[in-house]
This record gives sequence, structure tokens and C-alpha cells, in this order.
Amino acid sequence: MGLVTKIARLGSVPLYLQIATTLRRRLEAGRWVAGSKISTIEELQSEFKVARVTVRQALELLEREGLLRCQQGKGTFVSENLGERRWLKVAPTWRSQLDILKEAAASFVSRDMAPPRPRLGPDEGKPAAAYVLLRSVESRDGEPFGIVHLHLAKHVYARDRSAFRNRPALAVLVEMPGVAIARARQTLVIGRADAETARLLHIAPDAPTAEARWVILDKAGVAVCVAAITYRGDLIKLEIDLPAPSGRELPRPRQASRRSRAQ
Amino acid sequence: MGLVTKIARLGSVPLYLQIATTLRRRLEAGRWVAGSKISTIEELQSEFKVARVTVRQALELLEREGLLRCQQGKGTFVSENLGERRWLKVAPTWRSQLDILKEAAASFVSRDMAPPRPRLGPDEGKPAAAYVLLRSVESRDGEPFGIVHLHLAKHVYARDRSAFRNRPALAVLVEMPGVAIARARQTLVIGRADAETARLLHIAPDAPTAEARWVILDKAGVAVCVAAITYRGDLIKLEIDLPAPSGRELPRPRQASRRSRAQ
DNA sequence: CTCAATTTGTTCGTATGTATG
DNA sequence: ACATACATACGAACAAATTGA
Repeated sequence: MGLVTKIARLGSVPLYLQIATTLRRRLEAGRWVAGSKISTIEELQSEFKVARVTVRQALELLEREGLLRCQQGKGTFVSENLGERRWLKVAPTWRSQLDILKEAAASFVSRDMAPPRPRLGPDEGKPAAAYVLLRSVESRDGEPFGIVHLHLAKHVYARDRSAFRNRPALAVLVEMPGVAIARARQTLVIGRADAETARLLHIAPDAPTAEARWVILDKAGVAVCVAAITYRGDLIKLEIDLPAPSGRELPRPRQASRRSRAQ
Repeated sequence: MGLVTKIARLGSVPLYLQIATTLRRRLEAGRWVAGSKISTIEELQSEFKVARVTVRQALELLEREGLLRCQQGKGTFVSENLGERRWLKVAPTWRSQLDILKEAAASFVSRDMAPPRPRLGPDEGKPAAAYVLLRSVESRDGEPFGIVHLHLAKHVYARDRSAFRNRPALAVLVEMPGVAIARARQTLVIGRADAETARLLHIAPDAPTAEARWVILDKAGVAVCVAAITYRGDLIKLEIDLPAPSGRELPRPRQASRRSRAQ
């Protein structure tokens, strides 16, 4: 392959990490089938225009991650078991949200009985009279996957303190009789782990995270729950099913056959 | 503040970048109100246990990003206009997907008339007889926000070549008469920019990205479109509205009043 | 007005890690 | 392995702007 992939050291990320990222992407995109031999170090060295040692640093990293197997005299091979990560599958339904929590174990971090009020956007309802702030780390199979900052209306918390201490708050809230949830909005943006987050989630500093914000309104339009959840970015998989598009959803009614305008 | 936030250099991310990430998170989480003065360099220096110069590097970065204003003799202040980024708002509806594309300009990169078949999962329909591979970069206001790799069934492409060259393919496909879309599935995971991606999207290597995969099936269950879109991670905002949860969606029927079990 | 305290801005020398050939 | 180049990080000192006594 005469391919040249330009890599520049602009003052931030070390070269060998960039090359590792590039190769990891190729592996995960399925460029090579599992078990097969990938390019030789010499090929990679000339593709990326870096020194042999730098390529090796990248390969060593991926070998430690279990993505590759390097064998002297033979070559570098894609691991067999590649392909199925254990994703946290998120879909825009209550069901999927609760499924995630079902497997989760919450390790309680702290409780603040008089926290500052959560800030609410214009479309996020009225604040409750008082809140409790619960902080916890959610884990699956002993591996932490999310950090939860949860503002819970005090009058809701008071209904069943023990449940809120022992089970994921969202699950408790949904099942709670007498608290009618009228609407919930979840927004999700992508961020990066600061040092504290990285430590709690067992990821590298600056690694991608998914930051979810939940606002749950009761029938009176009061925000009974305002939560910020920071997930490990490498575990989140969002699955969105779209039904057949209806005419209403099209930008403008299509003009049957006349639409092949010159252009 | 006697707070100490531990930051370690383990051989990957420079300290000043980690500190910048931490402060950026604090700013975006609203720890300080817009316009107010943040901690002095000396305070940050002792919180993070680093040298003065290192803190300054982080502050300079955030100042260039427009989040902070540093003023000699006075202090460092949060920018006034903080808070509203121009998000690409994604919701699980056709409407929102098409809205994004409406503002977008596609700059065409390449076309491959005989690409390898896209790989389809077990639940992703039957492959079409042949595909065309279109590659493009989507921009908004001159700023690129996404890279598109689009496998399009050849018989669909043939219906209106010029439209597919000039407009976002997804929009063309949805509006196309005679191609009845039965189902579309979008999955979204978080990744990182390799060198090539970083260059095309004007972001740093290793910066977070959102990687969307679209599979669109026609009535016969044929995958007429298989697309991989890599978005800039810092522009994506997912908005999910959940209606009032119904009884069906709860893990198990709640037991009216008996549920305050000791625990 | 002057002075001192506070706070950001700048520079020097040195040490260490990364990458090259 | 070695010599070279550059980025990162430290500590310390000094300069310049701002504030209030």
C-alpha cells in the first residue's frame, strides 16, 4: 500500500497515541476480519511517516488492550474475540432506561440535605420547595459506568428514604405510587473526563464521556427530580428506531414527478 | 478553599490540558455565574498542586476558547456570553434529523461505483444487489460538523443521480417517490477523532466524536441505505422526551401499598 | 498622592519525557 | 545505544495593573 496518512504533532496528543487511536478505529470498523494479519510495522511506519519505535509503542498499547496480538517473525494479528463489547444500550423509552438500572449496583457516595437549588431552564418546570442531593456511582459487574448527581424533591424523598438509599433513584421514582410523572426530558451531550471523573469511572483523564441530564416533572409541573449522570463514553450505545416517515414529517409536500429540476 | 484536586501525569495527557478540562467542566456546569471572578491562579495552583506556569497554560487555552477573560491585577472572569452553544439538536424523530440537514451544505468528497458491500448485522435486513459509496463532509456556516460514508443501493442512486450529488442523501431518499421506507434504525456510539477525522472536522486529534450508523430498509426488507456518519462530539445534543410511563413499561406490577418492605 | 497588598503577566534555568535518525 | 530536538513541567524571581487604606 502506497497510502500515506498524515499525522502531525501539534502540541497536544503524543504521536503514538494518535496512531493507536487510528488503528483502534480501523479495528472497530472491521477493516480486518478477526484473527487476520494486519499491516507490518514497516508498512505502518511509512504510512504514518514516523519512526519504527513509535509504531511499536502504539501496537504495544493495543496489545495490552487485548485488540491485537504481536508475534515476532510472523506479524501482528487481530484478536479473535473482538467485536462484542458489553454496551449499555440506551433507547428513547422508559423500558430501556429501567433495564440499565436493573443490572446496576449503586454505591452511595454522599447525601446533602440542604443543597443549592438545581438550575432549571425556561422549559423545565417549576422548582420544588426543597431538594435533597444524592451522589452515587453506578456499577455493573463491579465496573463503574456512571456517576449520578441527583436532586430529588424533599417531599418525594421523604416518602421512602430507605428505598432511595438502596436502589437506583429513577427506578424508585417511577414505581412510586402517588407520584404521578407527567413528563420527563433527557438531554445528552458528549464531554470529557476531568481528573475526578476519570478516577471514579476507571478511565483515562480526558477520555470521552456522555453527560445526561434528566428533568422529571409531576402533574403540577414541578421538577421532582433533576439529575446529572456522567457515563463512561465507551459503554454507551444509543439505539433509535424510526418508523416509516409520514407525509407530515417531510420538510414540504413533495411535488410528485415535476421535481427533477435541472441542477 | 483548602480543596485539593489530585491530578497525575501518567504518561498520556499533559497536565495543563487536564486542568483545562476540569475547569471547562466547572464552567459549563455553572459553578460560577457568568461575569463573576473565579479562583486566583495561586488558589488553582495549590488546589491542583502544579506550578503557576502550568495553570496559566490552562487558563490561556480557555481564554482562547472564549470561556474566560483574564485581567492583570484584577483576576480571571467567566465570559458573559457563556451558556448558549449552537448545538446540533438531535431527537429520535425524522423531523429533527431532516432539520439538521436542512441547514447543512454538503461538500462532496468522493464516489465509488463498486465498493465492497456494507456489513449488515443479523437484524439489519438483506443487502441490495449492488451499492454506490458516497463520501462527503457536511458543514453549517462554513464549519464542518460531520463526515458521511454512505452506501446507497445502486438502483436507488440511479433514480436521481444529480439529487444525490447535490443534496444530503438522507433528505433525498426520504422524499423520493417510489422508494417506500419501511424502517430505519440509527445507532450512536461515542468515539475519538483519528488524525484524518480531526483534519476534516477541524478538531484536535483524539477529541470526542459521535458515530452514527443508519440502516434504512424498504418494504421488501432490503437495506437501501447504510451510512456511517462521524459528528464532532462537541456539537451534538440529544433531546429525548419521555411521556408519562405506563404500567406496561414498569419492570413488574407494583404492589399498591404493601411495598414498604423493611430493607 | 503614596504605599502596600493582591493578582495577572513574563522570563530564566533546569529536569524529564517524547520522537527522530 | 546514542545524540539531537522539542514539548512539558517545575520553582523562583520580577514586572505591571488594580484596588483600597
